[in-house]
Amino acid sequence: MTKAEETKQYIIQIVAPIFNKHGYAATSMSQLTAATKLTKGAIYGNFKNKEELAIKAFDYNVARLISAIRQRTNASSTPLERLQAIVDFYREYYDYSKKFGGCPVLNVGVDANNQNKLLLENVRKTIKTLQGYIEKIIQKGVDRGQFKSSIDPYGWAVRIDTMIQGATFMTYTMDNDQYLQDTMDQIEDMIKKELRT
Amino acid sequence: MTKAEETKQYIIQIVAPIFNKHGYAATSMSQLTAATKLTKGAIYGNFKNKEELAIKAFDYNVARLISAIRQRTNASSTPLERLQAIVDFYREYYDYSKKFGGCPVLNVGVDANNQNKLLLENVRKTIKTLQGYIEKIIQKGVDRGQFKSSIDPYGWAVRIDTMIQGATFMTYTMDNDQYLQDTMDQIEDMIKKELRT
DNA sequence: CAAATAATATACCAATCGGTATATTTTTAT
DNA sequence: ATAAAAATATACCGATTGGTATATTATTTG
Repeated sequence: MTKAEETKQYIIQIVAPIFNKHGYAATSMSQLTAATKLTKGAIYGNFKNKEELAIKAFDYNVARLISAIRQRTNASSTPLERLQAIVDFYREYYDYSKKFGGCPVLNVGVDANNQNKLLLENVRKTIKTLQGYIEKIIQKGVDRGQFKSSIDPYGWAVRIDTMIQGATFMTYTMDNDQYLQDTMDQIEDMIKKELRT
Repeated sequence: MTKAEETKQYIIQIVAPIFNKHGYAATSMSQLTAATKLTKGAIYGNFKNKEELAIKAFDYNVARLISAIRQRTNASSTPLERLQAIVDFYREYYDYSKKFGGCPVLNVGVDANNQNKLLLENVRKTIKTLQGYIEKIIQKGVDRGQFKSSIDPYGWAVRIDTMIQGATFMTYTMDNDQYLQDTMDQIEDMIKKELRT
C-alpha cells in the first residue's frame, strides 16, 4: 500500500462515523480536517469532493457491517443456526453500531432521500444485499427440509429486514435497547411457530 | 386571528414540508424566504430563530398526522374496527405522507439524533403519544372481551408501531409501497391469529 | 545522495450561512 | 382621516461554507 493509499484509508476511517452521525449536509469539511488533523489540501488531494468522501465513508461502514454479519453466520452450519446468528447479532446491534456513529443503512437511507441520489443508490444496493443474504439462508433451510416448504423465502427476508430497521430506528430515537430486544423476541417466535418444520 | 398570527401560520404551513424533506441542517433560510415569498425580516419578526421555526414546523406536521389518525379511528366504534382503521390508514400512508415531505417521525427522528435535542425530544413525545393511543384501543378491546385477556396491550402497541416505522423507512428508501402493504398484511394476520378472541 | 515526483500545507476565493439594525410599509385604534 | 403601533423589507454583519492554486515538504526513484 502506497503512502497516499494509507492516507486515504486513514481519512475514510476517521471520517466515516462523523458522516454517519451527522448526515451529509450537516458534516462540514472543517469538522473533517479537525478530526483527521489534516488540511484541506491533503483531503482534496485524495478525494475529488465532499460527495465522493461521503460515499466512500458509507461504503466503508457498510463493508464492516456486512463483514460482521457474514462472520457470525459463517460460524454456524445449519440454516436455522445461521438465521439465529443474525438475530443474535442484532441483539447487540445498538452497542455495536454506536461505534460507527449509528446504523448506516437507517441514517443514510433517511438522510440521502431527497438529498443525494448517489448515496441513496448505495443504500438501496446495501438493503438488497442484506435481504438477499437472508433470503439465501432461508431458501437453504427450505431445501434442506429445516424450514417449511410452503413459505416464501423472499417474503420472509423482507419481513425480517423491515422489522430490524423499525427496531433500530426506535431504539436509536428513544435511546432504548428494549425495542431491538422485543423485535428479536418476536422474530424468534415467528421462526419457531411459522418457519420451522 | 391577528395579521401576525395569520403570517405565522402561513409561514409554518409552507415551511413544514421543506424542513421535513431536507432535514434541519440542510434547510437554509434562503430556501424558506424563496418558498414563502417573504423576506428574512418577516420571518425573523415572527420566529426567534431557525430552530424555533423547525420545531413549530415539526409540531404542525405531527398535529396533522395525529388528527388524521384520530379522525379515522373515531369513525369506527369497536376496538377491533379502530385498530383496523389504523392499519388501513398506514396502507395509504406513502401517498398521504408525501404531501408533508415524508414521515415526520421517521425523518426528524433520524435527523435530530446527535443534532438537535429539542427536536428529538418532540419526536419522542410524538412516538409516546402514538403508542399510547394504540395501547388504549387495545386495552379497550381486552376490557370488552374482543381481544384476548392474556395479551399485553403496551407490548402490542410497541410492536405495531415499531413495524410501522420499519415499513415506512423501507417504503421511502426503496421507493416501493409494497413494504407498507406487506407489513400491514402481517399486522392484520397477527391481529386475527393472536389478538382476537 | 540527488533529482524527480508525489503528497501535504498554506493562503486564498466567491458564495452562502444564520442573524440583526434600521428603514419603510401596512395595519390597527382613535 | 390620522397618529400610533405593528409588521415587513432592505441592507448589511461576521463567520463559515466547499473548493482551489500554489508553495512547501516528504517520498520515491535513479
